[in-house]
Amino acid sequence: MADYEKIKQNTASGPVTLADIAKLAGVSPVTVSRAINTPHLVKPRTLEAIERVIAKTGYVPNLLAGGLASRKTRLIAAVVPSVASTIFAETIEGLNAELVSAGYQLLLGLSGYDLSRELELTRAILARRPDGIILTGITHLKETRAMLTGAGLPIVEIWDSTPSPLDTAVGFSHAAVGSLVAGHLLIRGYDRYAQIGANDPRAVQRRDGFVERLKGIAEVELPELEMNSPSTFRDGRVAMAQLLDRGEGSLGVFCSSDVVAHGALAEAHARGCKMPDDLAIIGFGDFDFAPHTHPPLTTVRIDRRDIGTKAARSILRKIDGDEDVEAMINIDFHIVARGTA
Amino acid sequence: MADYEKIKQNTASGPVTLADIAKLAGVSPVTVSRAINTPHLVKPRTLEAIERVIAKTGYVPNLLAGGLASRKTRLIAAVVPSVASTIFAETIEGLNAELVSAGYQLLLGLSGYDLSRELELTRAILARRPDGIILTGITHLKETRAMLTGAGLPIVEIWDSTPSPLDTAVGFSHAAVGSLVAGHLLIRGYDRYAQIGANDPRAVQRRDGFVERLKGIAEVELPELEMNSPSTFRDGRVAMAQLLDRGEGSLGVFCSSDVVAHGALAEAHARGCKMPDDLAIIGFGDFDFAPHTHPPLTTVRIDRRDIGTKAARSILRKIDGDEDVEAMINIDFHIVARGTA
DNA sequence: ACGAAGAATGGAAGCGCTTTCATTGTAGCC
DNA sequence: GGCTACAATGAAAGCGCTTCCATTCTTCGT
Repeated sequence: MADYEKIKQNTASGPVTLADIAKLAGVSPVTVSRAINTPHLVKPRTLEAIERVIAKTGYVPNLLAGGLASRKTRLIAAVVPSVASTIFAETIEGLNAELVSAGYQLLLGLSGYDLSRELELTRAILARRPDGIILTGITHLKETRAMLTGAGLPIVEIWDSTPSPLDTAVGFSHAAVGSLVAGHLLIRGYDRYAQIGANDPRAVQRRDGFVERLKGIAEVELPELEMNSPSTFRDGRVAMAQLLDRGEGSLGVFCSSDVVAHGALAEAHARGCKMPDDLAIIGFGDFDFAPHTHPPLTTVRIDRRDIGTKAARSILRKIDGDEDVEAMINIDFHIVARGTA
Repeated sequence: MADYEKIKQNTASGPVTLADIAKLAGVSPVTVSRAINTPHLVKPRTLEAIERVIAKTGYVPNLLAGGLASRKTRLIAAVVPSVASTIFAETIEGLNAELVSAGYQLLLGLSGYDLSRELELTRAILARRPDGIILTGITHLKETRAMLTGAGLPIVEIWDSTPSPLDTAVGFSHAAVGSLVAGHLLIRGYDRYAQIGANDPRAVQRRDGFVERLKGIAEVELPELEMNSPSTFRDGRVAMAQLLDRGEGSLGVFCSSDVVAHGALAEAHARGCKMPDDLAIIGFGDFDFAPHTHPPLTTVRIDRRDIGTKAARSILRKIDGDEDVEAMINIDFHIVARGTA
């Protein structure tokens, strides 16, 4: 009687459970569990019967219960600063594609370039017991680090390089990017050098690499402007105006992103600067619009999607117990020389 | 002895449980649960003691267990076609901001404009028992609809309008957008009218609205080109070349996105078309670069972020048991007239 | 035809919480 | 002072699954 009502209620509305399926298929719950997770352990005939019942009832397993029991959630969390600023969006796509095809799901956190928000997100994420976590950058609050290492799960830090990652890192050296850009500009030779950039740790590292390479050769000018990440078209335009007003002579500028570079370019264009002779602009990211600006933007290209793909693969290998995952996976970058430098 | 070992093991490594905290604080598990979820029900002295223990041990509650017991996961899932194509990225940001501030987390699904992928994602998502789900568009496979309605959770469909949503919808009429654009072009008056667009349901609706408005006035030309969503700069460029090669006379073109419009613009620019007299181009989305093309792009602006914000608010209200949530929440759009039309 | 080995299935316990209901503390009031 | 009312706490059950171990079926070799 109680059983009847239960089954009746269940087939009528939502919460069909594994036990219901078992009852309906005339097997025990364990068998149903196996039919779902390890079907090769179930005799074809029973398997078929169970699958029929599942299809009929529209049963959807409860992964909360499953995760609690098995301590495996098939969830991977990723924290990125933002997803609207294109730069990380493709990484997320790459990540997601790889995870989904391995049967995992993506829990997304947006930190807004704010480390204390990253900490809160980390706490909230850990509460869901993901099988792995992916963080942007290698700069974290010490509480975040402690919480993370204490949780004992695979961690991948992306978009930066370090000899001592928390666990594994997939990225590249931003200082090296800055240095490469300086070298590129140096070959042409300009009277003045400047950098326009935001204040997130990676943009700062690119600037430092740029400055370092020019040390003893030229002083790198910086516009007086508070530019918070993500920096905007407008930031670039205003900054470029300052730079142009401030002095004479040919100018080589490194921008912290293509968006900023685009703004700088607009200002230069409006003033009729001759590029790349009087003015050089190099962006960062090789965004979609970069080949289509006037003149087309010279920029640093890195495979943003690939960072996501590689991060996913690393974390999946770690989850599978592979001990040999490289601690630091380097991503290539290079300058795409177009019209502005 | 067993207890000692358990506690010892737990303080040493990860899995501290609520029971451990209770033991350490000298209270029962229920009290700890209350201290975390409904602290006002706990005497300040005990609360403080418990919080001290939590801080010391670095305890992070297990939301899988909590969700299983309470049937509330504080998880909201969202399925969008893509996140790299800017159009939905801001919606996700708006959504996420609102959800996080209400104590919820975002489970992200990317369908790639593929309905059967949407179905698979839905199944996987439902298995996590989210408190609500957000889907892009109003076109779904019937299995998806069945699964969704059977699950009995709040649903919000975004980025489209319909008199009969699955539950609640937040968006606007794409046909009306197409119609509005046609009207705008009609005022200037062109010899020919064309549409360049992708094949996702919403782009198709915009085209249909465009065609409908021009019915009896002009035949709308379409380039011969398979354009899958998301369509690209290159698509726009190639399509525009076709259109320009095909006939004579002034031309008014509606593009299914600003990216496509940008490509079309590049081709027109290269050929020296005079805009907006000989050629008009209207995009869709008002992307960041739209004001900065040459000439600046005329486009349809809608508040992409606001869709996310409103969707989040609707679903949160539904979760709170509010019965009066409007079934259809309309989002404004308007033409931003710049240089190309 | 019989036992051994492996295939297929089941029983019971438990994952870490929340819920409901019951119990004990603590004021407050006449 | 004694009773009521509410505040504060606790005991027990259970959410829906998986894991471990035990049991029952098959199949095969000889």
